[in-house]
Order: sequence, then structure tokens, then C-alpha cells
Amino acid sequence: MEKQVSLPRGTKDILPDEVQLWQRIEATAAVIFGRCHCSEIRTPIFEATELYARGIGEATDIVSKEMYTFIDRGERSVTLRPEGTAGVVRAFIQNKMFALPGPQKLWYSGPMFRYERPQAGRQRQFNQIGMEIFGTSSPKADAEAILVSLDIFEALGVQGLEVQINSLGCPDCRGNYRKALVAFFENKKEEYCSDCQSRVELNPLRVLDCKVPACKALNQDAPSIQETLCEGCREHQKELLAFLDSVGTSYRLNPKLVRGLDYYTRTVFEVVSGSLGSQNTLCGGGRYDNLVEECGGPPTPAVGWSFGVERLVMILGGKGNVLPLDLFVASLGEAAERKAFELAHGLRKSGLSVETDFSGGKLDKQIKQAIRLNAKFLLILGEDELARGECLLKNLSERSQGAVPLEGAVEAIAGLVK
RNA sequence: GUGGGUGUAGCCAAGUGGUUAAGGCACCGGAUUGUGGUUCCGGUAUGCGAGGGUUCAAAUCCCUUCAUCCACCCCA
Repeated sequence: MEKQVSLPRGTKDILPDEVQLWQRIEATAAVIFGRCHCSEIRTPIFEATELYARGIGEATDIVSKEMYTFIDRGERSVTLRPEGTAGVVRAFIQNKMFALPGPQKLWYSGPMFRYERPQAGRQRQFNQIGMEIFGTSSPKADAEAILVSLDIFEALGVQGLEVQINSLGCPDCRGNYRKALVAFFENKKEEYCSDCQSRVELNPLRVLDCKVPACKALNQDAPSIQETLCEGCREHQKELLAFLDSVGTSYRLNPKLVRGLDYYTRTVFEVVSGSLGSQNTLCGGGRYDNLVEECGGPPTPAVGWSFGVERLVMILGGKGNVLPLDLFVASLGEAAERKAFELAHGLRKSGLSVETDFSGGKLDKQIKQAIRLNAKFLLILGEDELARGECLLKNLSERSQGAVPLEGAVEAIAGLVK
């Protein structure tokens, strides 16, 4: 055998037995998006590098060390999209969707790329399904967005999820909190882990969700962002929670919830699962009221989220069902095989799923193959049947069998099988 | 980018310097010339992720490399 080429690091083939589940996820999401009048948008898989550098933030891990960036033949720097929001925002602005009446609700689905070390629940190419609502700062939109994600998970039968919510404030009040937090850290800097010490410089909020027990203990006494929110942000969150309460959705207010993208304002949230291992976030999102303007559009508040399809597949247990098969067509002898081929073709056109024998082997082998494929019915056409002008139709589960005249066989069999 | 684990057939694996690399599942053939998943018999690795080295002798020891898994950073 020739030397094999294997797939690139951090990528995965999605094989037929799992594709069934993917199709179910995609179809379910599409239905639920449709119910809240949310339209699909499809944007390119690569964009100008500058879009991500400006939109996501130069200092974030995604931009500083995880992007698949290359120079194309026209000497442009382009990047495989590491997340979906920036591209959708770009499309929203470029196509002047801000001029359309009312808030715009958009959803997307597709692969994202981040150059990271693979581990459980993390790949270099992975798929996200996400939604964005542009043009309203109402906390009702935050609540609706969260509920849409939960509706999708519920419709798929996902159990054991927890919604965590926090507010990161707005440019007015976030600065105050940041100052208070840095002051708190400076006092006990030596007691924190080395990661946290560098986090204080880069993104102090990150210290809050450090996993090291010593840091966690120290953080008990850290000031809470919830206490330094300005009046507007406090009110926004209160209304969001009231909307969630009104439909009986449970959530946990987590003042230490921080997210890795720079563009979030006010609401941030995550949907976490206990059955994902260390990467336990299934869905993450929040409000980003300044991003559209920062990307060159008119001031437009927005809120959105995305979930990882691979992580959802993990929770749902991976394997779906095998492809059902209505009928297996067995044949013996050359003339019979041709007639059987013709019947199979006709039955497929009439809507049945049909598989035929390719081996030309003995009848018992063909029957075993039909059973292995989990066929409901078996059609047998040998030289004897052909001579009599009929074929045999066998119900494999009931082990019953009857003759069907070849004349009009397609209609007769389609009626019996369906 | 950092740390640890693992690579033997399609899958699960035994083997820790010495005949011909166990076993199970799956697959293929036969017993059984045209009717069922059982049973029985037989077959399937010039090869142990790849490359180099040590040795009379290497899946086994050493070096390099690749892949994979788990964790950190961070995130879906």
C-alpha cells in the first residue's frame, strides 16, 4: 500500500453514523430560529485579518496566538474565521442592513478555525451555530436570545445544563471596577499564581475565574462587579432577569463570569454542561453595543451567542441511528439480476429506500447481508421466479413470504412495503 | 506555547532482549449447488506509528520525529 495521508491535526471526519445526529441538530435549530423570525445569513469562511484584529481585540488570545492567517497571492492578509460574530457584523454594515426596518435577527452555522492544541471538546476546525440580534438595546432581546438557545437544547433532549449570567458593565462603569480590582490585586500580588500575575496586566477580570484553589480563595474577598455597575447597567440586568423569571427559566448569577472577547458590554452569559470534561461551556455570548460602530457602521446595539456543535454532539452521545432500509433486493442469475436492477430502480423512484446485492453470491449470503443492513423487506428474484413471471417478497421480521407477479410489481411492492 | 499519558490487524488488546507476534470481536471462505442471525472448521500483521542507533538477536533498550489523548493558557 502507498503511504497514507492523514487528516490535519485538530480536525475530525464526521462519519455517517454521526452525521444523522448533526442533521437533527441543524434541522432543529433552523426550525426554532424560524419561530422567532430569525433569518439565516451565510458569510465567507475567511475575511480580512484586520476585521478580527479590530473587532475581537488585539490583546485577546484568539487574535494574538490562535488565528489561521496567511498572505494570499494578491498580498492581502486574510484569516480563516475564528468566530462568527465579526463576519456577520461586517456583512450587516456592508449590506446596509441597519437601514432595514426594525431589529434584525440573523443566525449562522458553519466551521470556525483556531490554531490551538487539541483536547477534549476543542479542535482546530470546529462548528458553531449562532445568532445575533441587531438594533435594539432592550434587555428583552437579551432574554429572547438566551431562550432561543435553551429552546434548541431542550428540543434535542439535552439535560443537565446551567445558565450563568453576569454583566461586564458599559464603558462608563467598567473602568471604575477595573481600577478597584487592580488595586485589590496589587495588595496581594505575591500570593497569586504566576498566570494571575500576568493577567493583572493584560486583562484583570480574568483573574476572577482562575482555577487555582489558592487564587480562588483570595478572590472570595475581591470586589464584585455587580456592586459597581452604573444605574443603567444595573437596571438592564434587572429587567433581563425579570424576563427570564417570567418564563420560569432558571439561571445562576455568576459575578466571576468573564469572557475572552473584548467586545462585550453589559450582559454576558454561558450555558455550561457537567458532561463535557474540562471545556464545559456549550454556548457563550453576550451583548456588544459598540462593535458595529467600531467596525465602521452606525451606532447599533446588539446581542448574540454561539454554541459548539461538536460539544453538543458529545453531550448527546455521538452516535445517531443507522440509515433505515425498506428493501433489499437479492437476485440469482444474470437475467434475473437485470430484471431485479430494473425493479430496484423503479422502487426507488416510488419512494422506497432500496439496496441491491453486488456480490452475485449464494442466496444465504445475500439474505445475511439484508439482515445485516437491517432491511425491513427482502425481494428475491431467481431464474425460477423469472420463468414463472413473479418474484418473492419476504417480510424479514415476521419471516413471512409471498409471491408477487412481475407485471405491476413496482406498484404492488411499494404498496405492501409502505 | 507549556506539562503528562498512549501508539501492536478494521476494533479491543497480550507480549517488558531469545523459536513461527497470544486471544477476543468483526470480516472472508467452507461444512450447506436457492431461504435467516446459531454451531463447527479454516483464512486474514514479512509486521509492532515513522526514521535512525545499540546488540549475535529489538515490538521490547537509546535517540529523533509524527500522531493521538488528557490537562494548563484560553475558548465553542
